[in-house]
Amino acid sequence: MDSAEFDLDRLRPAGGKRSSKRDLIVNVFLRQEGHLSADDLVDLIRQQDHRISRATVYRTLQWMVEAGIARKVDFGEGRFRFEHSYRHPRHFHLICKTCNRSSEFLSSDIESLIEEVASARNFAARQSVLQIYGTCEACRTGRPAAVEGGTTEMLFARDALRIAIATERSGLEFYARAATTTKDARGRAIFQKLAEEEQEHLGTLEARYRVLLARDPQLESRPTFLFFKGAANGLFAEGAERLRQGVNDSQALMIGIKCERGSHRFFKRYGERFEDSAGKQIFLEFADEEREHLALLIREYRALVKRQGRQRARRPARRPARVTG
Amino acid sequence: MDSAEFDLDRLRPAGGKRSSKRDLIVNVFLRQEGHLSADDLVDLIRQQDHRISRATVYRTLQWMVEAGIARKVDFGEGRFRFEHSYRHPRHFHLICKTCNRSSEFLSSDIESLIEEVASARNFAARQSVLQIYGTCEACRTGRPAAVEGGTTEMLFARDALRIAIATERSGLEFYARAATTTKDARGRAIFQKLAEEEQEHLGTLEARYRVLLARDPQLESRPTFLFFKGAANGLFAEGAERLRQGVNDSQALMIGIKCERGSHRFFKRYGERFEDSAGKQIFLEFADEEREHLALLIREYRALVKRQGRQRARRPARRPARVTG
DNA sequence: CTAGGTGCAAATAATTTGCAGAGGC
DNA sequence: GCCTCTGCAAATTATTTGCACCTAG
Repeated sequence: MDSAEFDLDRLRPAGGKRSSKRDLIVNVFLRQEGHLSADDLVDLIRQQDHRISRATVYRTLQWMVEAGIARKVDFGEGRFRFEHSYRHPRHFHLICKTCNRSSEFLSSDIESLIEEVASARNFAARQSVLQIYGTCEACRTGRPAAVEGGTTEMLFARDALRIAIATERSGLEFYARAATTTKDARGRAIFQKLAEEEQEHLGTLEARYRVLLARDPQLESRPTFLFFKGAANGLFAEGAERLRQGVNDSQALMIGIKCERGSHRFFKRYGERFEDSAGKQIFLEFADEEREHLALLIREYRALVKRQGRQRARRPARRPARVTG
Repeated sequence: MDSAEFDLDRLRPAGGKRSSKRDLIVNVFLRQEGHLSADDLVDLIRQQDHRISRATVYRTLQWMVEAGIARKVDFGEGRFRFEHSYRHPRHFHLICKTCNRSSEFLSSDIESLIEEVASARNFAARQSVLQIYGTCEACRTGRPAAVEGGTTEMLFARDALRIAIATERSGLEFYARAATTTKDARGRAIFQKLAEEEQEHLGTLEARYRVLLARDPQLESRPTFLFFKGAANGLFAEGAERLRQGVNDSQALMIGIKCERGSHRFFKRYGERFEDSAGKQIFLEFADEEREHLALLIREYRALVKRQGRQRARRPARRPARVTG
C-alpha cells in the first residue's frame, strides 16, 4: 500500500455526497493495517482535525461497512473493531488475551469443513467467524516473536503462489510419470501435453514469486497466512505416489481427474476471494487451466472406458465424474 | 434432564453463601436448554418472583460463569447470551440471522486443524469460538426443518457411540484380516488377541447404544452433532483396505499402530470433554484400551524389525513410533 | 455478629439519534 | 434550493456499581 490516496470513487457506494470530512476519515482509516476501535480512529482523526465529532466517525464507519470498504469485527472486548477490506480478504483471527493483539490466518481446510457441516444441516452459510483466544508467542516467552507484519495482501499472495508452485511441480511429476507408464497411445499423448503445459506454467509462477520477494525481502520469513493441507507436497503428490505403485491406464486418468478437481476448486475459491491484483489474475488463470485439464481428462477417461469396454466387455468401471465450477 | 433440582453443592464454587434467590435463578437457568440473554432470564425469573432485581440476575450469571456452570456466548447481537455447561460440552454454533435461533455442533476435524494452526504460530490456544452465520433450513424453505431438539448430552453420546461402534467394527475387520495374512507366528497371535478384544468391546458398545435409544425414540433421526471424518467407516477402514491390497508383516503392524493412534487420540479428547456420565466412562475406557493396543503393537513392531534385521540385514525400516497420551 | 447477598437507583461505556446549521451539486 | 453531511447534546442499551439493608452461618 504505497499510495497515500485511495480510489474512493470506485469504492464509494451508490448514494452519498463527497465530503472532505468523510474523505479524511476514510483515508486515515484505509491507511491503517491493524484492527481499530472507533475510539482509536477518533484519536487518529483528531491528530489532523480536532473539530471532527465522534458521531461523524461512527457514521462514517457504518457507511464504510455498508459500502464494503470496512468490516466490523468483534474480539469480545465489549466494543467493535474495524478492519479495512481493501486487498484484505476475509480471514480468521488468533487473539492474544495478554497483549490484545490479533493476527490473521486463513485455512482452506477449515473452510471446507465448515461448508460440509453447513450443508449437512441444510444451513445456508453466509459468513463464518473463527477466533482462537490464547497467548501469543511473544507474551509467553520473553520478547522475540517471529517476523510479524507485512500486508495481508502480500502474505496471501506469497502463500498462494507457494501452493500454486508446489501444485505445478507435483502436477508436472505426475503427468510426466503418467506419460511413461500409460500404454494407450491417445492417453499417453494427453499426459505428455499436460506435462508440457505444467512445465510452462511453472516457469511463469516462479518468476512471479521472485517479483514478489523483490518487493519485500523479509517476506519469506514471515509466518504462514494461508493454511492448506494440499500445500505441503502439492495437490498431485498423492496421485504421483499411487502411480509409482503401479496402476492401469484408466486408473491413471481417474487419479488425474481427482487431482485436477481438487486443484481447480482450491484456485477458484481463492481466485475469487483475492481482490483486484496480480495474484487474483494468476489464481483465476490457474483455475481455468485446471478446469480445462479436468474436462480433457474426463473426456479421455470416458473414451478410454468405452474403447476398453468394446474390447473386453464386463469390467466394472468406476463411477464417472462431473465437472464442477 | 429429568430431575427438577440440580446438585448445586457440587457445582458451587469455593466462596459463597446459600441464598434462596440465587438458588432460584440458578435452577431456572439450568432448566433451560437454549441460549438465554440476561433479559430472557429476568423474564423467566419474574414469573416466579417478581421482586428479583435485574442486578441480582446479572450478578448470579457472572457467578455461574466463574463457577463454570454457565458460559457467556456472543452471537454478535450487541449483548451476551448464556448457556449452561452442565453435561453440555463446548461446541460451535450455526446462527440463523432470520429466526435468531442457533444450533450446535462439534467437529473433531476442525478442532484438530485449529490446533495445527495455533501450534504453527506458536500460539497457546485456550479457547476457540466458531460461529457460522446464515439462514437455517426452516427459514429458507417453508416450515418443516429436521427433528431438532433433544439434549446436547444425548446427541453427543449418540454420535460418540456411533463412532466408537464403527471404529470397533473396522478394528475387528482389520485385526481378523491381519491375523490371517500375517506369516510371523508371534505377530499373528497378537492380531488374534486384538481381534477378540475388539469383538468383546463391540458387544458392550452396541448394548450401550440400545440403552440410549430406549431413552429417546427420536434420537436416531436428529441431525448430526459431532462431525468427524474418521466416523464414516471407522478409523481402521483405510487400514483394512490396505491389508486387502497385500502388505508384509511389519507393514501390517505399522498400519495397526497408525489406526490405534488416531483412535486413541479421538477417544481421549472426547472422553475428557464429556462430563460425568456413562458416556465419559465409555470413552475413557476406550481410549485406555486403544493405548494398550498401541503399546502392544509398537513393542511387537520393534521386536519384529529386530528379528528380521538379524535374518536379512539391511532393509530400511520405517521410522518407529512414539506412544502418545 | 459479620461476610456475603440483594434491591434500588445512579453510573458507565459504546454507540445511536434528534435537530439545527453548513456545505456540495 | 434541496438534500446530505456534520456537530452537539441528549437518548439508548446492556451491564456494572455504590450504598444501605438483609440474612445465613
